[in-house]
Amino acid sequence: MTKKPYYITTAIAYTSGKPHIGNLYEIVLADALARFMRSYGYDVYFQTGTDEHGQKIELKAQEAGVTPQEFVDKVSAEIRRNWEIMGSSHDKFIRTTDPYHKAKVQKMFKKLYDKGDIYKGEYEGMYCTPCESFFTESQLVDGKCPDCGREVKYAKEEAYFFKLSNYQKQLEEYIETSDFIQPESRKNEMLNNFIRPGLKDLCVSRTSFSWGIPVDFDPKHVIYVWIDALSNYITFLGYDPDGNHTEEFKKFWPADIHLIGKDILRFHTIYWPIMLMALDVPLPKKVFGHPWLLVGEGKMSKSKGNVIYADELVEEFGLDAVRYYLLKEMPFAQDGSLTYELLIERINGELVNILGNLVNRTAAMTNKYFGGIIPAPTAKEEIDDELISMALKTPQDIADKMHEMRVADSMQAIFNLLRRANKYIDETTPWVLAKDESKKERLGTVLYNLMETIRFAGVLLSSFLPTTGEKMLGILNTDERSFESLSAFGGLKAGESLGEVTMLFERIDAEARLGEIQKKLAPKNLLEQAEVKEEKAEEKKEEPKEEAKKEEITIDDFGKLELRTGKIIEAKKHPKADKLYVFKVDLGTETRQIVSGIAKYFELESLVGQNVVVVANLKPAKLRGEISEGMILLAEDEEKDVLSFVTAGEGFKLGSIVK
RNA sequence: CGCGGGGUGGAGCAAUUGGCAGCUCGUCGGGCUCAUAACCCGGAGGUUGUAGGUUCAAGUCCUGCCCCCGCAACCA
Repeated sequence: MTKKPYYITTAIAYTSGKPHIGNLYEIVLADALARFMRSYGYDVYFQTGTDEHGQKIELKAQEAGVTPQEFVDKVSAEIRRNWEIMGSSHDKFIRTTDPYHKAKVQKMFKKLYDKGDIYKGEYEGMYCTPCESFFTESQLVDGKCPDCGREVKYAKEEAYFFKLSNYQKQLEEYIETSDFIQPESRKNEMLNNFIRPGLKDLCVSRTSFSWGIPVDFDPKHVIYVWIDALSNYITFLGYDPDGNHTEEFKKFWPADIHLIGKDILRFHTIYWPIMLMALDVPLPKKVFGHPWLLVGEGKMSKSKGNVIYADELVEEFGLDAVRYYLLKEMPFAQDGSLTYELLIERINGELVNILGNLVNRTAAMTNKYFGGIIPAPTAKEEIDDELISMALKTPQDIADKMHEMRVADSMQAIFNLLRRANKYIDETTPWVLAKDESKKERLGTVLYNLMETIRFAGVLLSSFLPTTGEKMLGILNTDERSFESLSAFGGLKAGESLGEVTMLFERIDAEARLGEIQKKLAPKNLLEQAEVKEEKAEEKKEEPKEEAKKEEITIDDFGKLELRTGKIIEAKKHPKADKLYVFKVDLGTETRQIVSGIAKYFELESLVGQNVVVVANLKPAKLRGEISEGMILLAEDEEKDVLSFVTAGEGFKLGSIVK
């Protein structure tokens, strides 16, 4: 019988910078699933890679003084290296700058154009010439360009559009009647927010930059990055718009699961299926939007604060400890959080105490009582049944869970078995049996049962923690490592000698280690934080918001600022925006209205009477309808997520110059 | 009234179609000595955010209210 195909993908990583641990969660998750499915008996094809086009990358390369290709070569290699650090077992690592992919995407674009699903139209809007960008009315600030503040003018530009509405009904029905969107809770979000209100035609070409795949029949246009990126799932498999697909494509498409971050669910559950419907290609079976891994203490600190990188974390704690944490600690449909404290707690409490210690004490007894030779289970007793039956039902239990992406629960099931084995030792007290020569056979049986249970755990764990699984089976010195070998209890051969007994996980002195880490990692990170948000999907298509380090300025530049002391004399909520307060600020000679986005940091009442420093010559702007004539200075502690007013102190004359 | 998710012992999470409120950590007490000061057992701790309603039965279904978090918006 031939094995059933199973095609799994991750989202391809955007090559704007080094990936952080949040991105790596996805690859570990996908890897665990891929490894498990292979072991379970599927013919798995696991694809990942990098998404390398777009204006943002063009800009980044420019800043770095290299060509876009040089830039993405470097970042892609770095991402690939990180995937390897995490132990990823992907079958193919693709890059969207691959000429093979480019040609396919061009052909697909042409096909959709010929079919009439893509048409040439005009992009209308307010255009800022120096910034070469279009803005909608709502994006304008005070009628001016939000980026540079200069005049904008109405303009039209030719562009290609994808008529999504052609497929709206078909898509709505598919989503409603299938379990395409996972987890289920996301289904309504997509339907209610985007699909049911009506799909607008999507602008699928750009002329404002050139780092992308050109439209071959109209080369001043570059194909929209999402069209380019999403296509990777089929182009590299051998999809051919003319119908001459490769065997690989015929075998593996449609994909069994696209594993993606919940933030890009929209692209994968709306644009992607519609593209496929338009191309007359079957739709993927499932899209799973996994939650985010947050770094830091509270929920507040997610995009702020400490970026943690894979290589640092793996170097510090070891690959399997990090994988364990990611797979075990992430809830199914809620964001999880990573802290060093919790990580160490898990390592000590579970990997060391439950798993490492069980293996160690079992092997130690076998060495001590049987000279390292695996004894035969010749004296079975009733008390063994519970352990054995639990071991026997665990594999299928995990298989069921993995088919639903319940990875954390699968890990839990393995550890429950290990806990049961620890309990079994107390129930059977082998050290007591060892004192009585007539109990030798019973003692051997107990130890055999333990080792066979460890074999079960080792085989199962191999999908999640490959190195550890390997070590466990190495200690048992067994070749019985297949999933099928778990259909019966007794695969371990008696009479063989154990392999070398190594420590699986070493205990960590939490306090000492935390101190060291703080010293090592604390000073950096603030400047690197900008990277966190950059992966966000939205930013790919919008103009990039520059968060980079500010350039050096001269004293003259500084002289252009007019800073004055003032006092808040009136404060109210902005009627139309949650995050904004509207203040009346007394500057001595005049009163200004200033809007400030600090609603989540301060109680409104506490602010009246607050002394402040104001940028007084800032060009006035309208924020959601309220005029703001200046800016209040505040200091921000990113770590604690709090703000503090900059002031000249109580009793200082209002309107004084600050310099 | 823009859309969606959520409030469960000190902490983090579970509870298929309504049917005895569970798990891990922590805490308190006990046991054991094979083992990486580990392992095993037991106890304490919850009127499941709040006010009503439906039902023989509600964490679960319905309604109002209070909080929190995403998306969108917005951050001078």
